[in-house]
Amino acid sequence: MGLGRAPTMRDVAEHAGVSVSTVSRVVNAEKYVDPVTRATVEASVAALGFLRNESARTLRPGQRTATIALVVEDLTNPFSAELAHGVEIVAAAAGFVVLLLSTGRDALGDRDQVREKEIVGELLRRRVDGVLMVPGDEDVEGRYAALAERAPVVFVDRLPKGVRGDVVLLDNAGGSRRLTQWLLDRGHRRIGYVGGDRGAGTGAKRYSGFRAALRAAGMREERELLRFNQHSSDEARTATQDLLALPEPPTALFCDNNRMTVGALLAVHRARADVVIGGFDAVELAEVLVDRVALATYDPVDVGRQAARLLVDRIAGTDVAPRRTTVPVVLAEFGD
Amino acid sequence: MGLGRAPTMRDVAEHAGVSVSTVSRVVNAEKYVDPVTRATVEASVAALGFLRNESARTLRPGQRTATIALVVEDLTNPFSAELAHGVEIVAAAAGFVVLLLSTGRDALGDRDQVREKEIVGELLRRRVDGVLMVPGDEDVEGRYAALAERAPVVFVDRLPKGVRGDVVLLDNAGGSRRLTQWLLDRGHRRIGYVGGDRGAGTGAKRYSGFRAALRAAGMREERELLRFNQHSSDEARTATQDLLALPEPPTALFCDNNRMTVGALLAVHRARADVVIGGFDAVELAEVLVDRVALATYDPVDVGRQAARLLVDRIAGTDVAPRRTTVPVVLAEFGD
DNA sequence: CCCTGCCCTGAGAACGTTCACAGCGACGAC
DNA sequence: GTCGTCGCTGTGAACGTTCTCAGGGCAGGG
Repeated sequence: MGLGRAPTMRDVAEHAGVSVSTVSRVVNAEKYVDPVTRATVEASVAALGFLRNESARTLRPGQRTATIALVVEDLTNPFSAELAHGVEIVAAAAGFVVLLLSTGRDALGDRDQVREKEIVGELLRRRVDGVLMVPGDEDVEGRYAALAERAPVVFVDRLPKGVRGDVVLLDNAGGSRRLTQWLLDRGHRRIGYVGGDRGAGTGAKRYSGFRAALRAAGMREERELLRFNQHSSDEARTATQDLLALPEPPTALFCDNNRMTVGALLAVHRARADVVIGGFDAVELAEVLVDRVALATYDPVDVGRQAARLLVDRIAGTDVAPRRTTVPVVLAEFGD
Repeated sequence: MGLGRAPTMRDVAEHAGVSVSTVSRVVNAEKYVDPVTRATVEASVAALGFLRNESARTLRPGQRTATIALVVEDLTNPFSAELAHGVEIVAAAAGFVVLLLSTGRDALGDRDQVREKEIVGELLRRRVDGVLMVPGDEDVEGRYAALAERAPVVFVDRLPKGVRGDVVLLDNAGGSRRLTQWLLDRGHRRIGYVGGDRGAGTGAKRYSGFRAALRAAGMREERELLRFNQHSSDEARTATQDLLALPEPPTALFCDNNRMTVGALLAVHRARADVVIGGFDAVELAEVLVDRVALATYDPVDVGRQAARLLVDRIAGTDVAPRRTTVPVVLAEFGD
């Protein structure tokens, strides 16, 4: 509001009767400052309410901005939110601040590539020290590569081709293989698949795990039971209704991710169908749900923590080869 | 990684054979640049991959950082996450970037005041253009006031005493009055209260709405049915178990916020108790829940959008009196 | 007594922008 | 012919830091 000019080091220096250099030394807690001088300066800092201007500090080359960026698709998804939480905790402890950017989705349901390009520019202009990113499927225009050339980047859940960077992976294939196996073990032979994007990313890995389990059981997936490219829980609900309306409906459903699971649960509940659901990702209150559910879960907060740690290390400078961590996926069973 | 010195305006100027000022003018899309010159400079910008250094730009007083900060307690709470989403959308559209900071909770379950103070300092040092904040209960040390003196602040859900700023409020009292009324209308006379902090903030408002409804019905709340200061869904679950174990247990529960509702649902479900739950805030999959539930809900994304709009307006400069918006709370009924 | 090293301090040049100012040519109005 | 004004460009001084350098005082060793 009616803010006056903020006090600068010059002001502090005058007030304390010392030079600007000395103020800088005190503010940066350097040694080689006389205790008396230090105390005087600190008093002046407090008296004037001085706060160092970070833009000015950052201007000098080689200086950290103490800022990392987190790029997710949609914070509304609990996965992203918990991831962000984990990132924030580690970042704060290491003295970094988190810039949050979301890519959203365009009308077509594809990732908005224009927005992603803007974001990359924005981050480079701001000279962030590093970037955490849940990347879209492809990197045809090389936007991630351009970013990774100028700043350390840690990717979450998948590493775009041809890009150099650390990555925290989930055991997508393994998790969905075990989840599918769980359904098979319970005697289900007609298993519907409700899934999101089928691109080269997460979805593909989860689908391949599903197929692997079926094949290991000597079965093949059936075309009519596959419903890909659902982008919201609403779409998933409709797709599930579709499946349930088949002449020979599935007795179990495999859900690709949390939105799919939510949609499927709603549809099954409304139809009062006797269908068992296996879903990837955690779902709140799974325990209280009406229907029987098994979930392949992991801890997104932990994913965030690990990714942030990789990034912080990388920023600290150890120029080791790109590293990859894999977060385990566990099976949890709910319902009666 | 092995990043060379980033190109500056000087580099572009040399490459294009013009002065730095001209480059600046082109980059800022000012008029009074010859179309031919402009094209030349743009070509050089592209050739060198120039990206303006924002720290340098920001250094000049009166220049925006194009950054706003969002301070929440815990992103893990869907309320915060959806709020953040709404904020991000509006901010991005207005050309701002969002700095995300969370205050967390200390071991005592009180808001970590040290962290809050650090955050305020951090924001001022970084010269953010404005701050969106879900404030803790009190402002005894005047940290919010200190912040509000130097930057426009918009508060969410409550306005700390003595601080000047815009605010987006929820109809907490009204919402919980109606929610309580709903329980009363269904004949419930023993209603348990599972609540969070009872301070001067949100919790107090919701509790007062609860009391108001009881009084209007000629009843009084009973001490033994009140369980305040639950800080997690786990604590809420235990508190609910307590209530259910009373000699004369409640037939309905009023839950202060989403964490309380989740905890209560778990406890009721496990005890297979026949209890109706009224809860404030949305809960995912409420529709599929085993037990009967009514929720007092509002749209946190919309809260975020409105708050961000207030802030963006304020930054744009219209120095009008502090404004307040109230987001309506609606009742939604689930279960059989 | 001089030299060397250790504290402590200050002067002043960056860092990469923006912006006020000045300058210049062209063109229209008087 | 002179005086604006408009369109375009460049010069150079900020902005608030950090950091290199230099220098002075003082202790201790030769």
